[in-house]
Amino acid sequence: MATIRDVARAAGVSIATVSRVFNGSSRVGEQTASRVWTAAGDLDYWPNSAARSLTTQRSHALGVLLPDLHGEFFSEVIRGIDQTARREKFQVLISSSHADADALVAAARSMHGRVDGLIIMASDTETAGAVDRIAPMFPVTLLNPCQETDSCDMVSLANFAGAQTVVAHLVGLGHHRIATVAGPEGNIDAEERLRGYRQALRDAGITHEDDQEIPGDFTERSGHRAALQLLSIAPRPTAVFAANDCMAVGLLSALHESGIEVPDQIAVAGFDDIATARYLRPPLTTVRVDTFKLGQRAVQLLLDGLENRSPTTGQREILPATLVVRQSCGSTRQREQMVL
Amino acid sequence: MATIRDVARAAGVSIATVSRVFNGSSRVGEQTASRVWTAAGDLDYWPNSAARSLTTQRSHALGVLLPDLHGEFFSEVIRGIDQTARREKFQVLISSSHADADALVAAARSMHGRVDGLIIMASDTETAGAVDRIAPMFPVTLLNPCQETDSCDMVSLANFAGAQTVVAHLVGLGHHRIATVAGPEGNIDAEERLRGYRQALRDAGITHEDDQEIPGDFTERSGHRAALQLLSIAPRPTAVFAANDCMAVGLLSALHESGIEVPDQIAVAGFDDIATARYLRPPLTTVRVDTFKLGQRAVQLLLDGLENRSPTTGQREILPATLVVRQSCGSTRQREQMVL
DNA sequence: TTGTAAGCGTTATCAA
DNA sequence: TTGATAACGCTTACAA
Repeated sequence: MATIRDVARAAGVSIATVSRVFNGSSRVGEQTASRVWTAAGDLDYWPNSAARSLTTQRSHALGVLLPDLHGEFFSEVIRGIDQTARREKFQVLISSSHADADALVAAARSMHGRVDGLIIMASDTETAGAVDRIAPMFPVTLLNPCQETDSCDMVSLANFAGAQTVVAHLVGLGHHRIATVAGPEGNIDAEERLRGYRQALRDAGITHEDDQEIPGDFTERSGHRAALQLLSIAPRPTAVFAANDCMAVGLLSALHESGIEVPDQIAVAGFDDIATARYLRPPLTTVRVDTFKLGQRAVQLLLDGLENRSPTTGQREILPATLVVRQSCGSTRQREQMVL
Repeated sequence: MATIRDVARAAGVSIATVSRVFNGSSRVGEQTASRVWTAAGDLDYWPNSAARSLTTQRSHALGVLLPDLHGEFFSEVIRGIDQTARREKFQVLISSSHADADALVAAARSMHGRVDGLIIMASDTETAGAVDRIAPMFPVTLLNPCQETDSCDMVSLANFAGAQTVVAHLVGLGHHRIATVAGPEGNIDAEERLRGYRQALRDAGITHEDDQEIPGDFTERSGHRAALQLLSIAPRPTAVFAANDCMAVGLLSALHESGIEVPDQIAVAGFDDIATARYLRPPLTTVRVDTFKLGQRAVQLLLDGLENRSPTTGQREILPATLVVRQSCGSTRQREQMVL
């Protein structure tokens, strides 16, 4: 590809002038500029980003470190990040599946010179310490962080409050024996949702039983498997809160296979409000969180910091979770008529 | 952050030596190397990628241009790309939602100096020409291309064959009146699947009726809406092929709302085999395509080209589609007992 | 085995 | 309004 030197030669100007034209400097003659533009057009020239980054010490790119890319959740986060970044003329470098803290730090380090800042989602508590090693090297914004830090801004979802709300909703419908299918251990979202579940029970004066907390890993499959365990609890719970919608999908499927009617014999609630939630049978009562916005806010917070247009750093932002009532939990009347 | 010069000074060596150590050159003394490592460790040094790219003319990064990031399909493609790239020590720069061909070319251009090659998915026929303008500037691998080009390798899914297979399956079950819910116009996947549908009908000697091709846009919502139109066709189709699983989800939901039993009154088939497909009610007969592998092969093809380890260029690879029979299309017996 | 120095393609600081 | 020229941080001949 042509370099700035080729263009300068073709246009009969110095490389400084070409640079000025491409950076929209006003201090350049009109005809000179147009000569440069045509020369550049003819040669199909475009500035080399690496060279530009080197001199300006700015890359106009941001890195995204994620634990995983599986499923709708990450997909939406990335979409929010990409769209917001592109609006701000920033490019996006992604990297996922870091085995441990060291790998995470290595991934961050390898982006040195390529990105102006980092958005990190380190949900697993194991990788928690990594952030403290990364933050000194880059401006960082944390997504759904599992620990408080002053070294960077963070934005998260109201996992605790959302879970609390939906379980309170179940309580409100008259349920007392409420089970949950939990997410993977060590995952902060999962843990917060479990905490919210427990809190809601406590608030209702219900003692929480260990056997009512069924393990899961956020997959449909684990939700499906959880049904067996759920049905073996005696006395059988009248409601179950799945820590995410995917598991609720598996759960609904397995309950149907077992001939259990939802919500007539058991109420089911989820979390996330994925696109298919409203089309399930029955349509799923769940908690809506704006995952797209999570990515969007992360970018905005990071760029605010970069451009020094933010008032302070160490901000903590929590995006709201709202209860979406559909039919999978039934009504109070249904609860009363429930065949136990 | 510390530079190579700082490390050199701290270790009492020249910058060339530091560079050699970091690049694993064998021509460096053992104790010298360890002095460099400790100095680098103390200063928390890591090479600046921009500078490195500039001198080596290689970035060890690849760009990914996608039309969209919405949904499981893209999410899986990216996962395949990311995972394969990381194994090959390449970084991934993503960029999506390009309005038109010019925007696509601009996005590619803006990656100059940042990436060694590009993976492009330009499903919309409108952006087709863009690839010919990009290919001269970068090594390119095309995903699901809508046009043949010799200028780059391409890998795609067997959309046509897959659709043909699943519709033939419906024919085999005894269906004659088979409708389809199509994907968005201009989308190559959608068009290929529609073509496969038509071919299967033709192969079976069934004249295809225009009103049996219901428009959709790959969303659950459009599938839900399509049900209305489907049920208004007279005589009513006994089977329907949704061009993707998301639309099948909406379709199943709407049919249930209308009191239509699946597969007793109408058979439903989808395409993609998304994670929830097997947990739907009834479990969805669909076509499985390996979207993860699509991304994976794209990276491998691109890197093969870059490292000159590929035999030829202009390769055309098509990943197979396999029929996954579940319960949403019923059996021949069910077909025979169908209440029409 | 190690060091010196010339680039890589830009931007930015001077002068003119 | 323009043009030389020195960085930017690194790799890599070439010398020692």
